[in-house]
Amino acid sequence: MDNLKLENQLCFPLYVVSKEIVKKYTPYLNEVGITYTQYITMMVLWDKKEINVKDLGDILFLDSGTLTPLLKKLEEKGFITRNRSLIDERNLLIKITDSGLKLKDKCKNIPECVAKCINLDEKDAGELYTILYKLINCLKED
Amino acid sequence: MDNLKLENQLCFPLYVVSKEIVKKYTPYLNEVGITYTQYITMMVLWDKKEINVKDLGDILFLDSGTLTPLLKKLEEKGFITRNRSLIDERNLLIKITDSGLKLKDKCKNIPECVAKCINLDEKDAGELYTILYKLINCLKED
DNA sequence: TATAATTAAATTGTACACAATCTAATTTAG
DNA sequence: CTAAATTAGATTGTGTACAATTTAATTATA
Repeated sequence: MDNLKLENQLCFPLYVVSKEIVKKYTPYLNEVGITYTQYITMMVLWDKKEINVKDLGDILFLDSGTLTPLLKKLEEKGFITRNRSLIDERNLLIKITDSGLKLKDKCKNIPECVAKCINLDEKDAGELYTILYKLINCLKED
Repeated sequence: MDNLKLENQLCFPLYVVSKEIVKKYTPYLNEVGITYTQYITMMVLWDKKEINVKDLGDILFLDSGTLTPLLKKLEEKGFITRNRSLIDERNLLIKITDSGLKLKDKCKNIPECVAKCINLDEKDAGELYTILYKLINCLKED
């Protein structure tokens, strides 16, 4: 068995499916004026309201090189504010604005819309979810 | 159930696992002087020896905006040649060179090295593979 | 307590990734 | 046959993604 054949890789279909599903979000996210990465960032903020860049990066698996410009864009759009912590000025505190909170309502149908054009039964979706989080947890260790 | 919570998404863990596993390849690929996208491109060429940009893009799920600069880099490194087809000059024929063929041997241990640091049992790997290709086939339809 | 080590973001540079547009070659249809 | 439509790549512009480095603030230690 040739382990350098594309069909024998596990990473390649992961890479493809990840990209293609993100692409399915694009038309819906365009309507509300954000990108996929900005969308998952807003998800954290819809949940937590306030967080610093480091903790946000730990949750999203992104570093400051990605987050700094992205957060500046979300600030420009008025969805968040960026301010140094008074307790520890190394920390940049990201806070959701009213406009950012309202954005959640505009996004409420997106997961359903994307799910519709994906055609994955309950069982497979559950298995996929379980395996992916198993992997994430083992990748987090090192 | 809040369908706009990060933990309730299927796309997010896909996106994370895809990125993190690609990152596992990086140190090994650095040793042979290519990137992950260049690596999967070479996989197609190790298999097919010659292909045009369109067909390559169909296999890799990448468009000419990504492939054109990437193929120029692989050409600079001496792993491929790029020449217009004489039959139909719209087609750019990508051919693997001797150096490109030799690269395969240098890469032969990479899949094993990456697999080692991933810790996924046979059963889960099989299930994951099956579900991902099920998804790819349904995504290809539209 | 001054200095070293650590930490959090920002910055720099390289490489995708893709939508949209453009150009040139080939096909198709009237 | 010839103009219109299609096709293949290239280009442009925006937005990640990340390694490596830098800067500034804080903490630890000799």
